[in-house]
Amino acid sequence: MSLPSLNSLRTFESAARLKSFSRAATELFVSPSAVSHQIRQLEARLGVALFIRLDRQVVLSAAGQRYYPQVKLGIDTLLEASSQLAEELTGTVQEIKMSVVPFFATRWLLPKLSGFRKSQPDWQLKVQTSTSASDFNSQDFDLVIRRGIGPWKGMIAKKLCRERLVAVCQPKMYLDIQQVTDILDQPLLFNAKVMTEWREWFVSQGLGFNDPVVSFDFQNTSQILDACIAGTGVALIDPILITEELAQGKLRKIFDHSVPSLRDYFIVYPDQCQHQQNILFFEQWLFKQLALDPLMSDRCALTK
Amino acid sequence: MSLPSLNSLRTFESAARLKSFSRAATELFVSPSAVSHQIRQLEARLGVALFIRLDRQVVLSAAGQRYYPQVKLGIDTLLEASSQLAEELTGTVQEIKMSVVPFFATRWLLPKLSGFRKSQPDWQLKVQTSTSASDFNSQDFDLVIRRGIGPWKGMIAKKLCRERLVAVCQPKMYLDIQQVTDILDQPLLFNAKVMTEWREWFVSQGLGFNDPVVSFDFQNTSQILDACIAGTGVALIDPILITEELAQGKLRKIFDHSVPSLRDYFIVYPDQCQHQQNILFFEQWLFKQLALDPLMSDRCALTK
DNA sequence: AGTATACATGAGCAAATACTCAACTGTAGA
DNA sequence: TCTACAGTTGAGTATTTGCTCATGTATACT
Repeated sequence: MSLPSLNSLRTFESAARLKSFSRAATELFVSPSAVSHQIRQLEARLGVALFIRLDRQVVLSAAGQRYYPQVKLGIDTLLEASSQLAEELTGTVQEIKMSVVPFFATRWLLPKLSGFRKSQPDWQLKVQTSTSASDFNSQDFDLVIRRGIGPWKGMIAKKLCRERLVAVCQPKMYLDIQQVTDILDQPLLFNAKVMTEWREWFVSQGLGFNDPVVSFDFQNTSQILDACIAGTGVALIDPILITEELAQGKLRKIFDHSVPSLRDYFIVYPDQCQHQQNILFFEQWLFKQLALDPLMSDRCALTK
Repeated sequence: MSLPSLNSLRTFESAARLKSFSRAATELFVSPSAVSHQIRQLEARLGVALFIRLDRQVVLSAAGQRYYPQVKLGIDTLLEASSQLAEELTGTVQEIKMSVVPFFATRWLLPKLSGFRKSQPDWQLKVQTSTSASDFNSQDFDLVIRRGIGPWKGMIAKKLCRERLVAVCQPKMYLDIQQVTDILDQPLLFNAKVMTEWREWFVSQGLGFNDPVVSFDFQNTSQILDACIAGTGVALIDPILITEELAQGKLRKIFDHSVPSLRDYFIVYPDQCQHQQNILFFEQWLFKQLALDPLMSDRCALTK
C-alpha cells in the first residue's frame, strides 16, 4: 500500500487537532485553500472521507476519528526521531564511544580523561583499547584513535601528534653501547605489526641497517616495554609514553636525540560524521589537551 | 523542523532492515541507484551519516542505529493506520452506529435486527433513537434513518419505503364515522413536528380541509398511538407500524384505502462515505429485509 | 443589503521528488 | 586476468507535489 505524503498527513493532523482548516492554515503558514486541497487529496488517496463539512466548520468523520490518533502517533514518532538526530548535531548528545590504540590509551589518554570527566560530568565515555582495523567501520564506535600513516579510505583522519622514537634499554645494557651502531650488537625488540620500524629508524639517521643477530617480536608496546625493563633487549619507543620508567631509572634513553617516526597518532572517523557534534566536541578537547601538555606541544600539527 | 519524505524514510528502513542497498532495491522494485540516491538525500537533509559504506556492504552508523527503531515504529504506525482504513473499505470493519427515528426503530427495525445479529454475530450494532437534525453531521453515527422529504445537503439519501397513512381510531369512535368528512367532527391527533399532515391527507383525496373543532398535538408517534387507543381522537398513522394494535382490535382503520404520504423513510449518510463498506453492507441488508417483508414489498422503491 | 467567516474548486506554475541510465570504483573469487 | 558483486555519482527526464490566485457557495451578523 502506497503511503500518502507526510505533508498531507501533517496537514490532516493539524486540521483534526484544531478542528478547523483555516486555523490549520495559519499554523502551517499556508492558505486555507492549500489545506483544503491537501485534505481532499488525502481523502482521494485513502478513499475515505476524513472530515464532514458543515457550512462554516468541519468535524472529523467516524473514519477520521479512527485515523487521527494513529497518524498523530506516527508523525510525532518520526518528528522525534529526526529531532533527536538534530540534537546530536547541535551538541545535545553527550556520549562518545571510541576505540584507542592501547599504549596511547593507557599512557596518555586515560590519565587525561579524568580531567574531561571532571569538566563534563554528564558525558558518557566509552573507551575500548584495540588496534583492530575493523573498528574503523564499526557502528559501535563514534571514532577511532590509531597510530599509523594514514589516510584511511572514506575517513577523516586528523593527526594528533608526531611520533618520535628513541632507542631505550635497561641501564646495565646501556654501558655496552657507545655509538649508534653498537645497538646492532644487542638483541632488538620488534613490534610484530611494524617490522620495518628499526630499519626506518637507522635509515632516517643516514645509517645502514643489517638484520640483527638476535631479535624478539612482541604483539604490542606494553610487552616490548616489559621485556626492555627486564633487560631482554633494546626497544624503540616514544619517550612521551614512558616518562615514569625513565624518571625511575628503569630505562635509559641511549641518545637524547629522538627521531621522527614515519607513523603518527590520528583521530579517525567516517567522512559522513564530520559534522557530528559529539565527535567534534571531543576532538576539540583532545587537541586542547595536546596543546597543554608540555611534552606534546612541540609535536602537534594542527593540520588535517 | 521539516520532515524528510516518507519515501526516503521507507527506503532507509528497508535498507537498514536488510542491511543492503541492493536487497532494499529489490524489495522496493527500484534500482540500487535509486536507493543510493534516496539514502544520500536523507543523510544530506538530516546532516548525519546513517550508514557506513564498506566496499561491498553497508552497515548502520551509530546515528543510524539510533534512528532506525523510531523510524520503523513511525512508518509501521502510519502504514497500519492507512491499512485499517482500507479494511473499512474492503469490508473488514464490522461495526455500525446509527441514529433512527424512534417509531420506525421500535416497530420495524429493532425486531428485524435480531435477525441481523444472528447472521452476523461479530458485528457491533449501536442504535440510537432520535429525530435530531444534528445527527446528520455527527461523527458519532455512520448513518441516520429518518422520515422526511429529503434531500439533505451533502448527504446521500436513499428511500427505504413509501409512507402510507390511514386514519385510525378506537373501535367505539369508529361507529360515529360513516364517511371521510365525518372525521373532521372528531378530535384530531397531530404530530407537532408535522402540522400539515392532516391537510395533506385530505387534499390528496381531493377533499377540503378546515381546521378541526378539537385537536391535540403530540411530540412523537408513540404518544399519538397511546392517545388514539385511549379514545382521545383520530390519528394518521402508517398501518405497517401498528400491525399488532390492529390485529388485537385496539384500533380500527377507518377506511382500508391508505393514502401515500408526502414523507418517506430514508437511510442517510454523508456523500463522502458512499464507498464505506460497513455502511454499504448494512444498507444492503436493510433493503433485503424490506423486500422480504410482505407488508413492505409493494412500497419499496429501489431508487436513490 | 452589506460584510465577515469558512470551506470548496479549478487552473496554473514552480519546485521537489523519484527515479533511470551510463559510467565509475573497489573488492572477491575463479 | 576476467567476471561478479555492491555501492557511488552525475546528468537527465517525467511525474508529483505544493502551493497561490480567483472565484464560488453558504451561512451569520449588523
